[in-house]
Amino acid sequence: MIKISFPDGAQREYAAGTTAYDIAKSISEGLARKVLAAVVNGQVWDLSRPIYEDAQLKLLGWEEKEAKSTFWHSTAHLMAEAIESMFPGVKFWVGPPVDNGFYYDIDLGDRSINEEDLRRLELKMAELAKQNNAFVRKEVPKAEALAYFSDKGDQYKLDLLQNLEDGKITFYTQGEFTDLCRGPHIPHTGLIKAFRLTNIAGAYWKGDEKNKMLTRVYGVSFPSQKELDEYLTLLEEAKKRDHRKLGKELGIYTMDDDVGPGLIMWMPNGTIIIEELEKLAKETEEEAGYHRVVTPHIAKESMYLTSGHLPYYADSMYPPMELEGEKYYLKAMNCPHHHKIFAAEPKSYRDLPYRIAEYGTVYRYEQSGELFGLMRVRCMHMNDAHIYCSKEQFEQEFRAVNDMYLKYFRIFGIDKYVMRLSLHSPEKLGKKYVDEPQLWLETEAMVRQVLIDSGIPYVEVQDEAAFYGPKIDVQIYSVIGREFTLATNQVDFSQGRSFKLQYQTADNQSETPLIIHRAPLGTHERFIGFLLEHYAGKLPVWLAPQQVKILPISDKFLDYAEAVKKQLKAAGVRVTIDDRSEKIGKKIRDTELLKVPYMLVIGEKEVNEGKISVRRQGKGDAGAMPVAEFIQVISREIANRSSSE
RNA sequence: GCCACUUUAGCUCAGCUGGUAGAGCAACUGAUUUGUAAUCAGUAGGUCGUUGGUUCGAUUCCGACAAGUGGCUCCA
Repeated sequence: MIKISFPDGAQREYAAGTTAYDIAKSISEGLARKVLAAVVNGQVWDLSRPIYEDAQLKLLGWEEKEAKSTFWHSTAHLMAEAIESMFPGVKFWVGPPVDNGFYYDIDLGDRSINEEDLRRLELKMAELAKQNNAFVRKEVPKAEALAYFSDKGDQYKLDLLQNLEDGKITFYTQGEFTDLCRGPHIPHTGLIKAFRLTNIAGAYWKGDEKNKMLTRVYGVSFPSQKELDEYLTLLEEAKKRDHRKLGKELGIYTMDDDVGPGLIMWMPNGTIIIEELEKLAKETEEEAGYHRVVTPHIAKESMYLTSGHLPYYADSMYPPMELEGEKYYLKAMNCPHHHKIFAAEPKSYRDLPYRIAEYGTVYRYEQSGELFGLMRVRCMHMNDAHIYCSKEQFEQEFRAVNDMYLKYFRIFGIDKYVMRLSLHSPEKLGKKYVDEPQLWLETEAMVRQVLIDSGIPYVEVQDEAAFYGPKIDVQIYSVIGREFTLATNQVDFSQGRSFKLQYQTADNQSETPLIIHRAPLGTHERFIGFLLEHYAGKLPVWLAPQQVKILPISDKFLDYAEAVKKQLKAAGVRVTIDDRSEKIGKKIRDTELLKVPYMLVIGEKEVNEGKISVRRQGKGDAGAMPVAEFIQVISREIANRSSSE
């Protein structure tokens, strides 16, 4: 007999060799129907795998993350079975579960696969699922596994096998399909009731662009049709808040073939948002002791040789233009220009920390396949600043920058982000990273401490630092799930030296300053793209391109509407009148769709009482009030930069 | 840059197997003067992304290019 302990502390005895499924069944039939996998002594196991020792056991239902992964992994096998039956001779690489489903990488030879094939594959999968084929686990000696895949001529699985230890190799078979697989899997294919193959993509073998490109098929599956439908509805909803869709609907930005890919033209509405953000940044930076500067969009080759960006970064820069025998580059970063401003006048320790800020325009020749709406572009306006300071001032300055981030995030109600602390790898000192082992360790410890003190959750990643120092990136996700760095805060103990930046210390020594690169509001492009999705287009009043729309019931009331408009304009409110001869219902509908935060309805009653009827976007009629009172309300909301009313 | 797909009116989208295109909304004109998410009627609007080819004939089939979309790689 073996002793099984459950998460609630209960213990039961079972015969050795019993399975998690048997145990579930012994508790209740209902549980046995719902359970998908089990955690046995901390490892996720197949339900059908016999247990021979005393064990901690947790049964996993669909709600558990590991169960979902197992379920999706099994669906990947089901899909592979369908693919192999429809396209005999294809070779499989790996088919893991991901955050929202699964994929399988396949070498289709000289074939290709299209949307129609996906629909046919789904039918085939449905057919195979109905056979209720068990996922059968088999431990195989390495020699046998090698022989099996040599016979198949499957170089991919042979490659996988090379790194596997003899004695730990398992095959899983369901129906006609056998795969090298660590497992675990759900009991049988019949549990996969609903699925959708979502898209086809290319993926380099082992993620290396020098390797062959395999075909990756993505899909998602659920234990019932209802859950699949809910998931698809969720996707539809997400699409509605996609910044590319909202950007068009709300007249925020446009792009044009004649201008070029990744080059954003901000329309009047978008420009208002930009100006409000800059106003916020300028106020905040003024208060924090920054000086504003303005620098040109181009610079000579020599500067980028000094900075080390050339030739290393040349691929990401627009090619140079030649004038009078000199090469000029569009700037891909503002730091070198700022360093030159630092160097323009002799500095003393009394001048530090020296903080200079600019909404700098930079151009990056991003790979065409990487461009993405506002989020990844080739011309961007960066909320850039550089802080030059002594080693002693460094921590305080870094902290202040971090606090500035948090202040911004509070204003915008940004709470779904991941702070990522990017560290160096000691073995790459002198290659990928400047060779200053002691400085690295000190600054990394300092940066980590700042994060800990601020109480923000963060993740540490090795080998992701900039070549000149560690950094903190703020990672966010677009509605379609793509990850982006929204903001960045970087430590630099290298460029000061490259640019021979110096200041005189109190004891009259020349010292090189340390530098902080920071961009809490990232770039206008990415930040506004993010905000549109974050607010689903319903920008807070202070950011809304149009804050108030006056809706007269009929054009008899236009004079009064004009008078109200004049008062609001005088109070600095962005206001327009809908003077079309439409019914009020129509005017409201159109204004709602444009997501204008306030609508003021004016009819006979309002004119007589000297009032306006306020309607809040998305919330309906809010009652009548005198114009002066409304001006007070909205002015306060704007001044406070309130996220909601 | 790589793989796949897409590109028809300002927008959203129809258009069977090749015979030069249609709807709704928007726009414009007129009527209507309206009370909290779509008033009615009429008019105008397209070299079917660009460019080669096949064909008597191409929006439709094939190729190239461009842009976009989903991924991959990249994002100092």
